[in-house]
Amino acid sequence: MPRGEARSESSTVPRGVDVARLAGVSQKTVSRVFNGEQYVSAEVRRRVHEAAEALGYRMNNAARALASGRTRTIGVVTLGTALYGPASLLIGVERAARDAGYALRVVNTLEGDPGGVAGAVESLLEQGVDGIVVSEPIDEGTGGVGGAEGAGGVGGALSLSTDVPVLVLGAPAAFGGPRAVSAGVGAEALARAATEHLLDLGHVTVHHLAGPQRWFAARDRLEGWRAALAARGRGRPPVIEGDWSAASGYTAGRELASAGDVTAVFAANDDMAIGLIRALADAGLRVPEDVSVVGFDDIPVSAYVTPPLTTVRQPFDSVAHEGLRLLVQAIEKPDADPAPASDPPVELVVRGSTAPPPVRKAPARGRRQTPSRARGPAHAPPAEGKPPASD
Amino acid sequence: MPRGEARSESSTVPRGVDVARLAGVSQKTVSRVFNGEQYVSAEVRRRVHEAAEALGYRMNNAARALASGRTRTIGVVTLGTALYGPASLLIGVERAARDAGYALRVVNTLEGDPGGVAGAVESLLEQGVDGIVVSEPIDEGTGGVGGAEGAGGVGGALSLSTDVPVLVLGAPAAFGGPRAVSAGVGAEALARAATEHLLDLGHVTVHHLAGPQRWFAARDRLEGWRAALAARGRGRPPVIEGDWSAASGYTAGRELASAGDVTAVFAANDDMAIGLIRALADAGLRVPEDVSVVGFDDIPVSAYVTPPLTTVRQPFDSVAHEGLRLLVQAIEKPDADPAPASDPPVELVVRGSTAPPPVRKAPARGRRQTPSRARGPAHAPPAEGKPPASD
DNA sequence: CGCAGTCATGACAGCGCAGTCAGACGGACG
DNA sequence: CGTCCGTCTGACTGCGCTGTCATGACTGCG
Repeated sequence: MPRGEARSESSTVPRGVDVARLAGVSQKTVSRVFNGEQYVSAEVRRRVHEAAEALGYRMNNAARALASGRTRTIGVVTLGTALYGPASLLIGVERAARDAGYALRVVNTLEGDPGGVAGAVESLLEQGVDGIVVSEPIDEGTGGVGGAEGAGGVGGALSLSTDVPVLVLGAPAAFGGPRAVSAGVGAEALARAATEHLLDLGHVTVHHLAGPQRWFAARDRLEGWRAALAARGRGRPPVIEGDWSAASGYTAGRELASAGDVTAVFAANDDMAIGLIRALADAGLRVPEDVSVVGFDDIPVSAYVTPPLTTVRQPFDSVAHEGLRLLVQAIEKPDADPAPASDPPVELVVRGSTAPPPVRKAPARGRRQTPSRARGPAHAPPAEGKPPASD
Repeated sequence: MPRGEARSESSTVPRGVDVARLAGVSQKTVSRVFNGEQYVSAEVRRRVHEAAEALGYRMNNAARALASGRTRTIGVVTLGTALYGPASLLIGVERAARDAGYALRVVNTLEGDPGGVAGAVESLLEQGVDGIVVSEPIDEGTGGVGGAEGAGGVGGALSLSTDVPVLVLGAPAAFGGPRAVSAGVGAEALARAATEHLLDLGHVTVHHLAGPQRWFAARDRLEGWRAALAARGRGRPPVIEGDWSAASGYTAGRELASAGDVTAVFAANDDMAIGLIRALADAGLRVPEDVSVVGFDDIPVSAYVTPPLTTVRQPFDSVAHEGLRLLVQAIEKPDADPAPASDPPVELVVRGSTAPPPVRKAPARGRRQTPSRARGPAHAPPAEGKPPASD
């Protein structure tokens, strides 16, 4: 059927010219009004709005994008998981994007997807986006953590053949290519604070239940833990690697329970911490009397599990907003300096899963440290009586 | 600057005609190849692909959408929360959409947003989408549950002035307008199964900790609970309404603990159940010995909290896929019958938070039921020894 | 009063694709 | 041996908007 025939009926979607005709102006003026350009008289503006309302006019975004070369859309690549962290980041990004006048396209990459992040980016570019957010990417080039070394180079850096700006959330900017910007939750500092909290309580050392080392987020936490131990000259126990799930935390907990000399564990997220605590309990170890556990994320239930979980809170929202600000700046004024995001504050939430180590167990190794720098309440209360405000 | 100037350099994005020239064919043929149309010889197809590869050609989606009138994009309206349910649904929808060859646009509506769902839909229509998914909407017209009546009519039905098909997930199809299709997780049946499980264990009645009644999902669960009690002629205790959060579950738990006669509670989600259990424990009540608790969702940690939570699992993934199948059908063949989705199977996960009621407390009311139909292990072990497979 | 500068509007072209149609070619068929 | 049909390809056009430029109307000022 020839193109013009379809709109013989009156039931067709109205276009700009229809509005223009009704308002008695040119189509271009309608465009001006809807783009909020200056140099349109109040009178004309009113007439156009009225006409548009009467017709139920909505601008055709495809045509707009085609003509202007801008889609006003930001693409997000995220791992397809319901994990609290990534989900929270996505929400923050959506909100920030909308505030900045951008719509969102979302592509999930399941771990082990063909093409992975690069493929997802490619599909976004095809869809047409003005900028790309890569949220909590994993390094697709490497396997697990061997024994100790983990935070290596950027294995699977995207050699993005793209001109659109890229924002990397929770991984080095280099991951997103040479001109990418990044914003991080400061996971390393947070992990460090978590570890120091345990050391401050008097624990000789702290075990680490790491996240999957393909995740940069997991590496950062490992690195923070390692740095905290190194700064105090403490021995570094072998790392156990989980997969973020409570189930893997449980498995790790059985292993740790049988090791015998464990008094403090820093888990790379709350889910694993919860599984870990359960395994310890099943093995007859009490938390925090026998073993202290710190989690990571402060998921909503962590204040209510038994015992209430000491954890660190990630500033997802501010990271998303800050990151998007950078991205939008890169889109709209590519020349200006990125002005890197300031590190968000570290927020350690001390609850009932951490306490000083059991007394009978004296430090075995040579260098006996005086836990002099111990700060905060050395004897953390084992449980919070009141729930925190439900923010 | 006049339009043509910008592409004086060689660094411009290649267009279809560039590929065509290089391959020695017409632009139209390039279009044919990239759309997988028939009637293109293998030889030409190969040449086009080679040329495209050489130039790094990517189709311009805006132009494609403009010319064809289809965007191959589905819009999703979702409440901006990191709640497990909505997040899982979103992931399922993305996956299903991608499999069907559609990209996704996402808009969050925070509760209390100006315009709410209707505004979000409007913005999606402006962005240009071929279909819309409204995921777990809330009824913006009503307040909380008064005393008992909750599952009323569809208050805030979208009077969508749209021709694009709408899929409503977790609410009546009517919510999305006259021609909307819907798919549900079968929450009512699940809630019923949860309640029946408790009755089967011998509890005289079951209290309900409801979700916010503006959520259709919460209403369905309330309705299922109510139906289960009604079917057995049991008394219906007053409903407590929470807000999905563990904190609200904690508050409700304190209230319930002071009531004195509570032996079984069905909570509308796992988070609230966890807060509830903690409050009961703080009040000196043991779960499940004194009070049994059933949750809803089967969030990943629920198998690992203390005690492990008996709960019902929602088939998010199959619902998302099934729903999207309907939506895509409505987009691509609007005439065909919707063939409503079959109700997914009910999956009750019995763990350690439920047990028969304490013996000293004989049923007070007249009709004493024999707990004959009690199925499964009447004395569920308080803990699972093994973690479930980490699926 | 004439001219520059500002404001307000319209004419026109073109963004990069897909739809339509016309045509070229080759084999099957009567 | 002409006709018909199925296969393959290209020319042309238009999707609905925005960028550019031209054009008036009006202002202020020398």
